[in-house]
Amino acid sequence: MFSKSCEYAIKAMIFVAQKSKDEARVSLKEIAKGTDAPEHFIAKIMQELGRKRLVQSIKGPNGGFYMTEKNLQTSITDIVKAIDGDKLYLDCVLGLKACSEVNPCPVHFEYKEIKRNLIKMMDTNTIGKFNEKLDSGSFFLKNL
Amino acid sequence: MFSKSCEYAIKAMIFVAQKSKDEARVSLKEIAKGTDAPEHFIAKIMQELGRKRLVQSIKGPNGGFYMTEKNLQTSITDIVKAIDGDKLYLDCVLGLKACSEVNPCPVHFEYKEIKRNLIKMMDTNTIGKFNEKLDSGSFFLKNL
DNA sequence: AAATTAAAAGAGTTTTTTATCTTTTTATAA
DNA sequence: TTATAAAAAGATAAAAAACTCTTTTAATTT
Ligand code: SF4
Ligand code: SF4
Repeated sequence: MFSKSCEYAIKAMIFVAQKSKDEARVSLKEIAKGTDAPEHFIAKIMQELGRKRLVQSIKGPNGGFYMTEKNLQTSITDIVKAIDGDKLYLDCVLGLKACSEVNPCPVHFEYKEIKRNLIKMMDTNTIGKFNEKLDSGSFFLKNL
Repeated sequence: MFSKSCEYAIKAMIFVAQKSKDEARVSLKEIAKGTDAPEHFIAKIMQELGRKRLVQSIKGPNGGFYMTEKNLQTSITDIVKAIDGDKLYLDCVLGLKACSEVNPCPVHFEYKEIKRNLIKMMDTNTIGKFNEKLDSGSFFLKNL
């Protein structure tokens, strides 16, 4: 569904949110370790997320990544669109061209409902909410 | 969600089912044209589907691909598993390790329901049903 | 039986994705 | 104000996916 880069991005965003309370910085090394991603690969991804202002970064000694209140409002959708683009939102599984509401393929209405739910989930689940649920202790992220 | 190969496979299966009533054969060229896929690429895919007996093939003059009654009972799931394997069914979107019902991540229950619906759709929609709906005229496959 | 047709099989090539390595820039601290 | 720490940027490299070309095998038709 998502590219590997995108999976890492989601994990990294959650990881930074978890580790960086009160603007404490999280280093690339920690992120790489915490998300089980290759260090230089996750570096590229963090750069992209940083460029798109989904996360804050500071160079130099004691530098690293952290999140603002606004960053915590980032949804899964925001991350996916930043890394994989919006093809997941625009395209259909079947990859058919020229189909529409008036000319639907046999699975259109079933599929549409599933997709609607999926997108709703990705739109409404923000990093911040994710974080709160984790903090509450009823949810977990083993081997994040 | 699916690989390109898998999308072609689904389209090709539907195309063959539509074109080959009463064991009439459909040639690779026709399939390539009908599915908008590169001829030699779809050839490989048809070979694989043939090897796994999801479609029948006959060589030589007047040869080509066709479907038996049993082939028409092939579900989307069968095609996906034949081409992409079952990672879509086993893995989670988030790609987290070591998560479970007792240690669920914050989106687990929401996601589980969506996945259940998606798999149900793929399990229950067979090429034959797809075909019937198309024949009935209330559904379409423009630019299949 | 020979010629022909069409898929199967095998062997590339190209493109995209994933991953790694090196150099540069920026901020901090001594 | 120099040394250092850490991210940004740039350049490769490896692996996987998508696509192409060539040869072989198996039917069919003449
Ligand atoms: S009709 Fe709907 S479900 Fe079918 S291919 Fe088009 S967008 Fe997808
Ligand atoms: S807990 Fe459930 S939803 Fe979350 S990563 Fe694991 S399988 Fe996926």
